Amino acid sequence: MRMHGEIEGAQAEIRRRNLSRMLRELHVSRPLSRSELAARLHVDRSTVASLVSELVGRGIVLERPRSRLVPQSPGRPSPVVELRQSGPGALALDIATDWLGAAVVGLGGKIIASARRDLSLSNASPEKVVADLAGIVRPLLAGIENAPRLVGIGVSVPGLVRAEDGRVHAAPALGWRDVAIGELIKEEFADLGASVCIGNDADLAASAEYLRGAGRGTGNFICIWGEVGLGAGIVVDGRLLSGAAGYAGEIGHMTIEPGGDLCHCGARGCLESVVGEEALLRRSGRDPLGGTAAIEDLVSAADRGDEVALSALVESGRGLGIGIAGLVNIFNPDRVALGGLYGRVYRYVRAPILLELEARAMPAPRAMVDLVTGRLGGNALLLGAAELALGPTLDDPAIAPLLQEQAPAGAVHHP
Amino acid sequence: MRMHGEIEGAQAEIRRRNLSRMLRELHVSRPLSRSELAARLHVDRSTVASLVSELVGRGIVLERPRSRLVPQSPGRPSPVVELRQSGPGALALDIATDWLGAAVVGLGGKIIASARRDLSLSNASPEKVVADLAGIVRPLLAGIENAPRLVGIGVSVPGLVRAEDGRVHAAPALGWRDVAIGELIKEEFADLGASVCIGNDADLAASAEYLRGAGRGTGNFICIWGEVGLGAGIVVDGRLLSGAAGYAGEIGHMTIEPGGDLCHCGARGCLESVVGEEALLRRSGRDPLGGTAAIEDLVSAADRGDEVALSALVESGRGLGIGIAGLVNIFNPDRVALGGLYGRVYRYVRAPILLELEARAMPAPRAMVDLVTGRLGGNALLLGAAELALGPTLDDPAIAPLLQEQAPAGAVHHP
DNA sequence: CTAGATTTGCAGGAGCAGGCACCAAACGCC
DNA sequence: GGCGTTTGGTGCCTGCTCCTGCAAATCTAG
Repeated sequence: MRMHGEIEGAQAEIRRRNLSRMLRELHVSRPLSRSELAARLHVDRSTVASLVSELVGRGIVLERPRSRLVPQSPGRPSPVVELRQSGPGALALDIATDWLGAAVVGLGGKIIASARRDLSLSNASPEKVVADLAGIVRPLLAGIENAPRLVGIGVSVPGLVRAEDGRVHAAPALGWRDVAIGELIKEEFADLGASVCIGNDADLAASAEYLRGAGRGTGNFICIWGEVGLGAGIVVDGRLLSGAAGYAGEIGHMTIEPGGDLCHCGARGCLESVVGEEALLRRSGRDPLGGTAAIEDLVSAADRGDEVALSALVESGRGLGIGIAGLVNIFNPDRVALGGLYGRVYRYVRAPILLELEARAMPAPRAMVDLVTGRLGGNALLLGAAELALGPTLDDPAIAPLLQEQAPAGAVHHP
Repeated sequence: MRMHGEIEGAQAEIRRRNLSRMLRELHVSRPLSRSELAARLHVDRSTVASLVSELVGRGIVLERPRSRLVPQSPGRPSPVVELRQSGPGALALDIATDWLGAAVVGLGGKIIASARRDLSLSNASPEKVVADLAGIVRPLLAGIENAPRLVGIGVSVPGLVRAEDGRVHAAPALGWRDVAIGELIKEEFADLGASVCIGNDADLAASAEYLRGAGRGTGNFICIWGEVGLGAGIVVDGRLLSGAAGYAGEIGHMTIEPGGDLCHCGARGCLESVVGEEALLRRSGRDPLGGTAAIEDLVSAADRGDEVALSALVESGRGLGIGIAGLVNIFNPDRVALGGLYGRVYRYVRAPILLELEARAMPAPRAMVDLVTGRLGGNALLLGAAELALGPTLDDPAIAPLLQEQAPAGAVHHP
């Protein structure tokens, strides 16, 4: 007997793809007129009409007459299609070493509400973390008007996340090993009826920066991300590099100095052990475990022109530059962005990184690569987590249920 | 006015994709019955019939009754669809430092004829190389019966190849800078009427090994390739990593020892300068520029148990292991294969590489990665080059012209 | 050797998505 | 206010794949 329903017709596949492309276009761009959509998707106007009406019917977008304020071109005006705030949205959670964050994010990457609580989570049990998250999320959800329908919960974790099932294989910064954090969160927020997706922090930051931050307009993009650990999210031809099991991007453990200092991972001379937060703090004479506060102190010392602070930063920048040069040779990216800790000290590490790039990256890739700082700041992780949770809806908008209600006031009616 | 012909209907796109999927299945697998094709492509029997008849009509495949020799299952027998030798094929050219190679390769990766000439090409002018190639190719082509229609010429070059136009940005081993080798070859072989594609040697080796060698069955695969230089072809989720301009995979210039020896690229401690052919020969007390002959001498010395040779190999293996460990952390591949020079000395470098992997790669990716030797040997480059040239036909089999002639004897007729 | 079971090829029809042509509507511009 | 332009809506057409019913070709059991 043949399985069917598995593929279910290539026509349906076209339809799904076109719906997805349209929704993604609105998601990463802005409200667009039907004509603009037709031009961008390379489909006929009648097809656009059909696709838009389906998305309207599922409560994902709405149409409104084009504003009179913007200058018009001749011809019949095209109604503008825009994302509906009460449409699909995500709950984004950010578990870091020194804080917990949460946000409700709508399609289009709009942060509708967010909250953050600073606290140290090194060696906090997963159960405690989930309980603390609930304490943040519940009031957050209660305070939202015209809330989106939550279709998913995306979670950022600073550690190795197995792609297959979202288990956290290891998160040294939290002291976790093999934790099914997704299951715990799913239980805690069972009433929301949303699926849970877990992602590595650097990957999520890269995904967000790629879509709506420093990586826009590129196809090959690397986002270096470090807080306590050091990793990278790597976008190759528009897709996030995940590797065979989801563990890709662990650039913190490239060897930079074979005989260097001992790293937590047991090896010597890992990039993380040379330029990570601990190494940076140690070099500047501060408590290596001082965390965010110590880093802020270091930065303000550097701002005052403190020699020790500056040279510690330069030293770290050179190490990082060696690592980045290797990545440039390996990936030939359009752009490399520094986020997290390295985004905050960007202005001090940029010059030494460029120096090492000049010395160590091959001329051709070096000439084309662009070194920048992340543009989303602390929101990168939350936006990336939301992206993860919204993925299924973006890939197949037809999973959103049809609405019974009529389109809300303000929509265009066709008599 | 709207451009059209650009997209020309999504139906046509489905058709193209299905034809391509069918041809690729035959290309990487073996002759398959219609039923097997239906199962593998997840399409209906009637669709398979339609697709097969189109491929037959274009002279790409033929159908023959299933042999009586193989054990049959009950039910009506399904004719076997197989690639036709006189169908599309490629001319593959391999420009290396110490030899020139050429082959005519049919669909399915079948080497129909090949030739090779050993000679030193360091600092040979592109014009001379092309003339020498012609001297190899012409007799080769003359001696083939039932030759394929050559749809493309694929060329392997040991250097940086710009993806956009195939120009060789730099090939240090040949002393080339910014050479439009493709144009020269296109002129020389203009009578063949085939398009010319240029590729980096490591990329092509990886592509061939991935398709029909050591990388089969994986999705994330790295093929380390070195003769004089050192590079890697990297397959991510089934696609070759090319980078923004095509320069990806230059792992030879990852920094392994920041204060190490000077590399030709001007930096210190590049992987290539630590473990490349020259370093290996120098370490063993041989002429660093001795080339293939010196390497053969080194290997036979090692085979005899020569201490110096063995320790030079082990030392290189450790350096290579450091580099591979970094790649494993970055890519989390299923498998890493050693080809070219490192394939030939595999048995001596395997142990030290594994040692460094154990020490330096993160536990989770390390546990899943597989270190193997290339399985295609010297044919990897030619097969990869052919793959490059056959790409357009595989992607859109409908570019092959319809045949006027009737299907040849042996085909199944439907009265 | 024959009958049943099984698998397959083939022909015809259905369903469905997108493209196209035509007409009407809504704007800017003169 | 008329004209040119752009757009939405409608109805028809094309092309692709899937489904169904039937005939053909084989294996197996008796």
